[in-house]
Amino acid sequence: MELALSLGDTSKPFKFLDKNPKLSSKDLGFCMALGSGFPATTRSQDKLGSHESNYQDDERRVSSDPPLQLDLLPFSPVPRGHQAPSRIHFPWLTDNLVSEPGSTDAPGRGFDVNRLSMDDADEGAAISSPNSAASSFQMDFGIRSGRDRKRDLEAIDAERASSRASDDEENGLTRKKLRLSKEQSAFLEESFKEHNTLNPKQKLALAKQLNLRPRQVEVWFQNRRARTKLKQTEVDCEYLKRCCETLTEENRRLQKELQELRALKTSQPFYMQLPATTLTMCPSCERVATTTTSSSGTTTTTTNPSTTTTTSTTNSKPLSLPAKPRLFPMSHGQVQPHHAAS
DNA sequence: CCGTCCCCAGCGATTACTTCA
DNA sequence: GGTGAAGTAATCGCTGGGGAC
Repeated sequence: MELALSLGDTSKPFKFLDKNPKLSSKDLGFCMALGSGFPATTRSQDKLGSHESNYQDDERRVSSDPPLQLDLLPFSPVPRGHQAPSRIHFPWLTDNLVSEPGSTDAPGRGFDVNRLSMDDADEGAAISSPNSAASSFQMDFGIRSGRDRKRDLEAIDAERASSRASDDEENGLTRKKLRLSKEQSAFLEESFKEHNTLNPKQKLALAKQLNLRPRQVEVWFQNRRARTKLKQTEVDCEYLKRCCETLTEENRRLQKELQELRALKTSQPFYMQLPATTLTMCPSCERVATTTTSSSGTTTTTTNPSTTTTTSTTNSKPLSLPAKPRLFPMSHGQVQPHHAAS
């Protein structure tokens, strides 16, 4: 079994609800693929009347950085490049997963945890009896540990608590926080892999499917995005830490090399006649630039494996700051490469 | 065309509750 | 059984985009 979370590519159409999952329970799993960060804005979508453009918007949301993939748990191997993971088979769902709002037929209406009775009719969600769920809650996920069975029982308890909470809410009391069932979370997770944001139609469909209120689905996705972002931050942080260690090591090595060269220079005085040379690196293209300072001015030579260019200025300052490793695409306002015109 | 208002969705921070060691 | 940490559902307030006027 593999726990996975897919963030890298959100541009896929929302296929999840359109097909019937066909996997055995032992293939149940998730996959986590983290891009290196979301752009600052995720807006411009999901408004009523502009849903058709969502997928294009999703394209823009995807970072240009290669995704980092975290496989958290052992799993039956999924070939790279395949639509990984797995569609969870939910036995209580019919082939027609999506029923139009307002339809009297509500496929997959199998469980009802946290379902608040009639308070969301205005949101177009499916309505079912809060008490009808527990008996249909029997899932066959193959191997189930005692803890899993315990959780199922707890889910049923939660459902009952939900009914109570529902009553409480109707009575004007504060509603207790209720836990989503394992299956509901799995279904939402699978949806999240398809799209990490929902338009109202998708939200309603999911809510109907899971017998949740649309607000619950919405909140789940919000929290899920927040968790994802937090995880991404941790991954980025770890990456930067490794970069820092690498650079420190490199710096140490270069310092040592410099000392050796200086020692050589003192032992062989004719080197004194050569102009001073500074090695720098362009922050953008990572070319090495050799800056030679002499009485007549400065000559900068940049090299990479394929080309060598030479530019000359008069008495301009050589680039003296160490090149900062660029981990992410450079945004406006950041340091431009010295050869930007080329 | 521009400014203002309103609606709405998303986000960050936080709270409240549950689960687990 | 009590307790603290971790996880997570839910709430609140803010922000920015977009449409109407």
